[in-house]
Amino acid sequence: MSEVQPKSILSEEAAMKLRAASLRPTRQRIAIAERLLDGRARHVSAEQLRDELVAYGQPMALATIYNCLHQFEEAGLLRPVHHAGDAVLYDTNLGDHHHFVDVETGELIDIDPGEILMPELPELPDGFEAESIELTVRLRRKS
Amino acid sequence: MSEVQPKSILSEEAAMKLRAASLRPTRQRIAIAERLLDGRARHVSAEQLRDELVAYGQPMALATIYNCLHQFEEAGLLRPVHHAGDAVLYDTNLGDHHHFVDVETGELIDIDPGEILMPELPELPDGFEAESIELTVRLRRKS
DNA sequence: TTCTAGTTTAGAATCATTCTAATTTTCTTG
DNA sequence: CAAGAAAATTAGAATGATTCTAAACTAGAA
Ligand SMILES: [Mn+2]
Ligand SMILES: [Mn+2]
Ligand SMILES: [Zn+2]
Ligand SMILES: [Zn+2]
Repeated sequence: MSEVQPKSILSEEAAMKLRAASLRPTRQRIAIAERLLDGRARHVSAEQLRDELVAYGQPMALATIYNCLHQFEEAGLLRPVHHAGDAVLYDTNLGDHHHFVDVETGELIDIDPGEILMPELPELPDGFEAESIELTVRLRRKS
Repeated sequence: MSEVQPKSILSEEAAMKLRAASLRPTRQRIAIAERLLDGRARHVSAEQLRDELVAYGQPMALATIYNCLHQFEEAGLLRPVHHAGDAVLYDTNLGDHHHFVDVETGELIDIDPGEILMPELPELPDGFEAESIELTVRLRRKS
């Protein structure tokens, strides 16, 4: 009943990325890394990720998913976006970019930074430094 | 024991704004309008507003506060900002402007649109129209 | 004054997220 | 390889913001 899966190339790659980030390559973290660190640009919520993991045959506790997302965030492997609706989305696109938000669905679409000429930083309040600038364009489906 | 407060000038003004927005000038809505529609630029959460109302001697059910904030929003009297931390903030500044966000506290500071040269809208995805553009500069207190 | 639609309300429900405390796993050391 | 310690996972409870429900109240019309 308890069979050990042969480690695929994919999971070896995922494990390497985890080790590089000083994260132990556990079964759960590998499964998440395989989905989210494969180089494709996506925006996923914890719930969406859980559904995917279930579909992929790697169900795990929601608490674990939250733990991993936070660890990946801290390691700079994912970027949280707190914009649309209720749930935080994790962005696998680490490059400088911006977002369209579909106000109906909360879905995000990347805006390539090349498509836009970002403004200079305004004068910052005293004692602060800028951590990030983000442009958000809220979209509504045409009548 | 049941005394009717004399209607102040302030509450008459608030009542007029409410009527103009087709909202019945109830005691609760007037109290909120007096705090939030006095022309000062602020960002308030439902909880903060409740505390203020308590301090002002006009406590009311939290559900009523949420109801009113939504009605004011729909009437275009307030603008919600979903950015910092968990709670939605309601912005009394209806003019075109942007925000600094203190990532520690979640506090918002207005960026005057004059201080910044906003970029052109990027090419929108097909079938959508832009509802708003917003620039957010996340700030962290210097070491 | 009466009536009715619109409002307010307390409290329950919901939903995303975090916490807790117990169990399991990883990985080092012998 | 065997132990043991530290780290990770887990189920389920807790939290906090917000929404819902259904009953009690009130504003404004007649
Ligand atoms: Mn948020
Ligand atoms: Mn939000
Ligand atoms: Zn993105
Ligand atoms: Zn503002």
